[in-house]
Amino acid sequence: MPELPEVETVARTLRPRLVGRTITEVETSGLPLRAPLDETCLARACEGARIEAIERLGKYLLVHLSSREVLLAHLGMSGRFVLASQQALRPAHLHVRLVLGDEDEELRYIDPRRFGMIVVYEAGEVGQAPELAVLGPDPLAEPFTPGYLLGALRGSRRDIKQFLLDQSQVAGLGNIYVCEALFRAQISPRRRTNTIGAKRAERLHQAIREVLEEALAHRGTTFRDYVDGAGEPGGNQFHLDVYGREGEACTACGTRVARLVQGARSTFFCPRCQR
DNA sequence: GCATTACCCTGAAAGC
DNA sequence: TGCTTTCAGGGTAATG
Repeated sequence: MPELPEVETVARTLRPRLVGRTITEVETSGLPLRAPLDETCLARACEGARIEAIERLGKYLLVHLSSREVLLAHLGMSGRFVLASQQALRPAHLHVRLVLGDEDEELRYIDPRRFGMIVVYEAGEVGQAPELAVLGPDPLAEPFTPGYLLGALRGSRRDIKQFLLDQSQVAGLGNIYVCEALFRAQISPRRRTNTIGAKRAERLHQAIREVLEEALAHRGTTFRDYVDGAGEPGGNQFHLDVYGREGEACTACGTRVARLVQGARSTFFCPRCQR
């Protein structure tokens, strides 16, 4: 389940392998992802185009092409980009092949659950793409300050867990890192946002950044599907305090980690440490 | 404005 | 052992 650290790791690992290379051919599975894959549109944007840059915004990857088009990709739950030999056996759930003409390689998009998406935008229009226009600030970027967070919290009355998952408030957090950040900030996932004061907001701000930066240092969290652009799994799953640890001892106080369901997603937390 | 629910999908795990 | 059912989850849309 790729969140900000996983998508950023994919971008960092793909960049040196792809930037400067030319796509010569495109093929799709014909099966729809979250949004239908438009092979004609994809081919027009990609074929003969050089990959100029790879960027991440929230959980989205942007592949900038010399055709002045941009591929906007989301990995959903189980999507991954893999570089492979053109002769390598084609795996199940292979949905897109971008053939790189120079070295017998291709970039593959594989996605068993098909919750991901790849759409094409003109370079000048991608900023206004509906997927990106709604995103809040990136938690690792400058606009995400304690002041911003406090202001946003005061403007809402939702459970803090739900608030942090809302990509229009903060872009890039998912279930794992929200649970981990709330644990680190010692805030209950059910606490209403408007009851969080300046001190706690600052603690939460710091916790979000720490949790994400540590996950990045470990190259992301792999539970099942996630691998980076070099095909390597992450290592952060060995450093989680609460996520997926229901019934195990809290790393801080020894109380059993509890689980509750919010918005049809599991929340893991320490009922003693988090208030 | 916000909560809830359904939907998309597959594979692992649980239940029988 | 083998089959069926349930569950997980990111994002979106419909509904209340």
